[in-house]
Amino acid sequence: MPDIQESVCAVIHKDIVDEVKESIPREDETSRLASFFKVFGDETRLKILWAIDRHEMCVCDLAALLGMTKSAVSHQLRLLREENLVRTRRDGKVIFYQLSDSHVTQVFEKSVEHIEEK
Amino acid sequence: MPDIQESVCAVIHKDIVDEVKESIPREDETSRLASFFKVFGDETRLKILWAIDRHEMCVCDLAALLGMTKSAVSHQLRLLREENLVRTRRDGKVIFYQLSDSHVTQVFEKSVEHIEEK
DNA sequence: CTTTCGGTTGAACGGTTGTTCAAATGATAT
DNA sequence: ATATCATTTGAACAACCGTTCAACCGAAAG
Repeated sequence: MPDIQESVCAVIHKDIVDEVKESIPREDETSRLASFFKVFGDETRLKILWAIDRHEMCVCDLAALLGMTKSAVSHQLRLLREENLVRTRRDGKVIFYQLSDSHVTQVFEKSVEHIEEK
Repeated sequence: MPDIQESVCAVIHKDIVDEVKESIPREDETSRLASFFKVFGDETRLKILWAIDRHEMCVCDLAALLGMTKSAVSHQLRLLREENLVRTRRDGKVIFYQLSDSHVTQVFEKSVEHIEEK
């Protein structure tokens, strides 16, 4: 008989699965949460967030700080904007970026704690 | 004259760049932080973490819960293991997965706060 | 109005990532 | 010892991601 690998597999502990299924968040909530974290999962964006947490900065200065092109920085800033993590302020020709709220810093702190602990 | 786009661009506010450059974390720290967040930036892994936060679970049950193959789940669990987010316990033939510490939950909470606030 | 220039955008490219499929482990139960 | 079966693994493939390049946009300065 051929060894058929079932695609969804047999449940071993039905009681546990049922119990957990009750409390799992709705699809759109896990989806939004995943997009939120996805933004942090890149070194460039992490550095940008860290930098503008210290001081509001423009694209040119961020590019100089990180040793990247303005274009690359701008592409990343767009993602941060879409995720509502940053807000902007114009002064003459220059646009300054800053964090939109303090949750970002708090999420950072908890994560650093976890990593330090190892 | 041809319009040459310089690759690193002119600094506009040298004082700010220098100040921020002082406090930016070391390369390896941002790197570890990014890998940590990268793990959360996927809906499947997020659901797995959420599930085993409620109750320790085996691969088969997780696969059934999420409607995925055991293989797919196992691949993701490997990433969670590498990031020290989960630990295992064997009972007979079955291996139960559970969260390795409570920081994970705390990071979740802060993020949900940010998202709810919108 | 025209020029300047910081910032944005879109296409294109390598590289990475998540899932599937098939095969292999390896601890347990017989 | 052998068979069973939960779990792991590796290769392959499509989808996605980050950077570069070139062109464009638009507010402000002249």
